[in-house]
This record gives sequence, C-alpha cells and structure tokens, in this order.
Amino acid sequence: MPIPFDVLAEPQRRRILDLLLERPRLVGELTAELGLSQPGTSKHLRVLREAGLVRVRQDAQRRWYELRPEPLAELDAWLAHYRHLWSASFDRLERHLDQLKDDAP
Amino acid sequence: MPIPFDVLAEPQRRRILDLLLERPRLVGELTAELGLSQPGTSKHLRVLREAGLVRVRQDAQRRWYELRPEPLAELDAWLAHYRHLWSASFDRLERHLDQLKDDAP
DNA sequence: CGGCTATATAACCAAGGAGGTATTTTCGAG
DNA sequence: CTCGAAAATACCTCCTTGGTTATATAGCCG
Repeated sequence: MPIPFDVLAEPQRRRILDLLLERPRLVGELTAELGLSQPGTSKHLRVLREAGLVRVRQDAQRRWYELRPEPLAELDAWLAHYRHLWSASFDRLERHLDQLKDDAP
Repeated sequence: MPIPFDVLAEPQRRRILDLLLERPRLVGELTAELGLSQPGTSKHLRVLREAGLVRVRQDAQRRWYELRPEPLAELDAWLAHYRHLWSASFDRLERHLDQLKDDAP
C-alpha cells in the first residue's frame, strides 16, 4: 500500500480524519460537519477507503466510518528519513527506542 | 507556514526532496535525474521554494538547491496526533523523550 | 561587447479531480 | 409491500496543475 500523499492533500479529507480521530461517525454526521453535499462526502470517503485510511462498519442503512491508521504509519516511516535534519537528539532517541523494544516486546 | 500536503503530493517533487536529502544539487543535475524538461524542473523547484521546502544559493549562473526540513517537521507534528494509534509504546516513548530533554537540553 | 551557459518566466494544452444535482440502491418500519 | 431514510453511484462542469515549447534574464569568459 503506497503512502497516500495525494489523498491527504485534500483539506476536507484531512478534516474527516481529524473528526474520525475523536470517534467513528456516520456519513450524515460528517456531511453536516463538513458543510458538503452528501454525495460529496461519500466521494471523499470512497477515496479514503480505497487508500486504506478508513474502514466501514455497516449497521442497517447506517455506515459507521472509523480510522485505519496503517497508511499514516507508513507516512511516518517515510518521514523518518528526514527526521535527523530537525531532531537534534534523534540518534539518542533511536537508541532509546531500541532499548524500549528490548524491554517490552 | 501551513503544512505543504499538496506540494508533497507530487511524485517528482518528492523525488527532488529525496535527491536533495543526499546533497545539494544544481537545476541541471535535477533535470537530468528526473528526466523532465528544464522548465518543468524549475517549476517544481519554485513550488518547493514557496512552500519553504528548499532554499537556493546562487553561485554565478548556477543555483544550488538544498533542503529546508522545517515544513517536514510540521508534518511530523501533525502526525503526532495520530501516532498513538499505531505506536503501542507511544506513552512510554513520550516519557523517555521528556527525560531526554532534561538530560541534555 | 558578443556569445555561451544556466536558469527562470510566459503561454499554452490536456488531464484529473472536487464540487454539484439527479438517480439508484439498500434496508427497516409500519 | 410500500414508504422513507441513509448512503452510494452517475453524470456533468469548472478549475487546477503538470507537462510542453518558446522566450527572456543573468552572469561568465574571450
């Protein structure tokens, strides 16, 4: 699964992720919060779904959308290549991370 | 400076960042590596410059482009809101980070 | 100065995508 | 079995943008 940069480039989609970070939501709720048309919201949700950033749980006619953070973890991994450029204590941090892994796997 | 999601959404621009991660480069070098036209490369560089992701150092007619990681650090900060979703040891990590700060400021 | 090199800007074009309205599908309630 | 609610899909339009070629700008060197 490639990192969904283009999916995240859309502000409304990031707002959806922010909302889903709090709790799962119905399409109708998201539509209201975003101020979009219902089909517009559904279209964004489809893109997010296909990128693996959200999953759906069906409940009668309702669909609960919830976050799937895996692609964001991949984005995080990509960022790691650059992180030493701004994180002065990056090397020490890495060593501590390794140590954490050993402590509690 | 807002997080430049849309700037990063362009694959060629990410390739430029990857190349600049190794070392600063001239426009001509980047053009060759990307297989784009020279104006095409310049246009991407302008976008990256305006997003604060690169800076230029002039040297006669040459322009050396180099990485500016600050916007990526902001992206990292945005990601932090989501990080606990996949990083099981996130809380412990946070404590260790604070400790590091105290150890060596 | 005149020409050469490196880069930027201008003008244009084609494709993609975000938005809307209209329509379809699905499912529960009565 | 019909009606209504919830969400998805179809279709269209407009705007943005990545790519191109042509041209302008800037600075070195003979």
